[in-house]
Amino acid sequence: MEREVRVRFAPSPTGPLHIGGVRTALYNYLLARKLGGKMLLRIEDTDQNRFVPGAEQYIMDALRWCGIEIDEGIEQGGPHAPYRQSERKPMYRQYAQQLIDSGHAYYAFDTAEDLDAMRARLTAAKVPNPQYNSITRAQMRNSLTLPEDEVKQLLESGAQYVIRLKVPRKEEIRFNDLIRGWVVVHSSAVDDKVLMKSDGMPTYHLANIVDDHLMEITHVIRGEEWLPSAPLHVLLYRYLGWEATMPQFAHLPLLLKPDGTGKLSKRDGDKLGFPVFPLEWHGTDAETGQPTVSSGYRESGYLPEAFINFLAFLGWNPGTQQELFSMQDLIDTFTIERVSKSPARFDQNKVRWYNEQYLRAKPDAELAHYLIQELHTQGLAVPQEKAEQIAALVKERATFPADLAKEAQLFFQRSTTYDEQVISKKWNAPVAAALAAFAQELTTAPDTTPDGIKALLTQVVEGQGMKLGQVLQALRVAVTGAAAGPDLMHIMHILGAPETAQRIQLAVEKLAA
RNA sequence: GGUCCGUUCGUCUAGGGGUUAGGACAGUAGAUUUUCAUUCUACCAACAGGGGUUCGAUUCCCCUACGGACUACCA
Repeated sequence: MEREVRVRFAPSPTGPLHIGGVRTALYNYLLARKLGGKMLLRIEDTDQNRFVPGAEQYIMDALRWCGIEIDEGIEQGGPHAPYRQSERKPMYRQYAQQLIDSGHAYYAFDTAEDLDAMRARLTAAKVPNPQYNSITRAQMRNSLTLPEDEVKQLLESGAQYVIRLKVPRKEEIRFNDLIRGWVVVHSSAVDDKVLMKSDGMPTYHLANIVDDHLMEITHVIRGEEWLPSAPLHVLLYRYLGWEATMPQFAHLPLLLKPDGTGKLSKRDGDKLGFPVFPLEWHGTDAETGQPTVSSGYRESGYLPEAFINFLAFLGWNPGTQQELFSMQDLIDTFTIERVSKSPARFDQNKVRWYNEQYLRAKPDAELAHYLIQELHTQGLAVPQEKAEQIAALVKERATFPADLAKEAQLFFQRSTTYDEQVISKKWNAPVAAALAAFAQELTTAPDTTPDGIKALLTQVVEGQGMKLGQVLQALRVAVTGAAAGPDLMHIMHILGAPETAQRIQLAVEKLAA
């Protein structure tokens, strides 16, 4: 029987989610939707020391903003609740016990000092890879080296202990990664990982395998940083007797910093000159305890569609020439086989370009709605129709919605200054006279459409024995104060004849002085 | 150091034993425009190096170099 595809995104709530994490969530989501499966969100909070308040909520808000929908998780519940590992604590113990009973795990009583001493000893002896493993465990204090009754007594006396996996000495561990093909690791390179911590919490490794099994996960899609521990996970599935339903692994290439010197991390914050978080994050500085703010894509004016489209292409592509993909397009086209193996760097130019594309594709009515709201905060009331005209005119010049409002200012404020370069080059008595005449005509013009205005202007200017090109720049400055901007005829049309005429007259007076 | 992963234009990438090695972003130039921008057109620009295998390797294999990840009672 074909199993239902079930994938999970399993972040730990130690802070905001960075874009690499968002991409991992995205690929999981795309696969789930493509294959008609389920997407789960599981919170991996087994490290109580690293818990950051608000991080969990942030993760859910960020995914929602991105359009990544969760089928089962802490908000929506599901057949395998709870979806927060700290709440599943009692479930892990029995599996650790099962491993001990079957001889695949053991108790270890070593203190932090013991471990440090062991590593120091091994390093001094120039052992290539100092670790707690099949060799060194013979020298440590654990249930393999201590007499049985002493172990029993230690356990009963409440001594601190951990449970470690007994990794075989000589064995090849292999698994077929969906992206990388067969990966083979020798067991001697894997250490006896702690499964249960002395505080009674499982480590990531145990909790992860137990939960993925219990939650019937079919595909584990995660970052490449997990590749080295994948063999350990394979071993756990085997020893727990779950190998037959072990999920398929896919290790995603890393997202690198723009200079390629390492993987992007949440600590990069705003240091890189672009947001690394989907949403703005309010945190506290680890050293000073001062509140900090890290910028987010949402607050910077990025549209979620653009952000997601861009992110999807960082490490994946459809093999066609198409660049613009809606979420549904991505779902329809995505296959894990087309995810690349090599890491990708972040390209700021390209996200901006994507944002421009999506912004321009938005209906004018929607852009107008934004404009109205934005201008309202400035105390300006703008009718829908006018806002739409403005939006249509300026959207080609905008990267972010905020640019729309910026460009729209000229319609609501007369400039108090005039571009000096244009004035010195293009402004003279005949030009001023022609413009004054034009302003005069404009007040009674029957046709104030862009074309009508242009016809009138041409008529007036040529009537004065001049060419249009001689006055246009001056006219622009007279009307807007600036040397550059959107199409002048459209500006004058939206402004209306009376306002345009007044502005021209004002400029003529001011610049004559 | 050890283990693992990776390497096509500046960036994201397509391709794959015989190709003018394709696209997008960025850059440059031109056209359009009253201006800036947009748009359009063109240009620039890459198979890390060395060995094999082969009639032929950018493509397959090996080595080297470089880059990265991991190497916690963190995830």
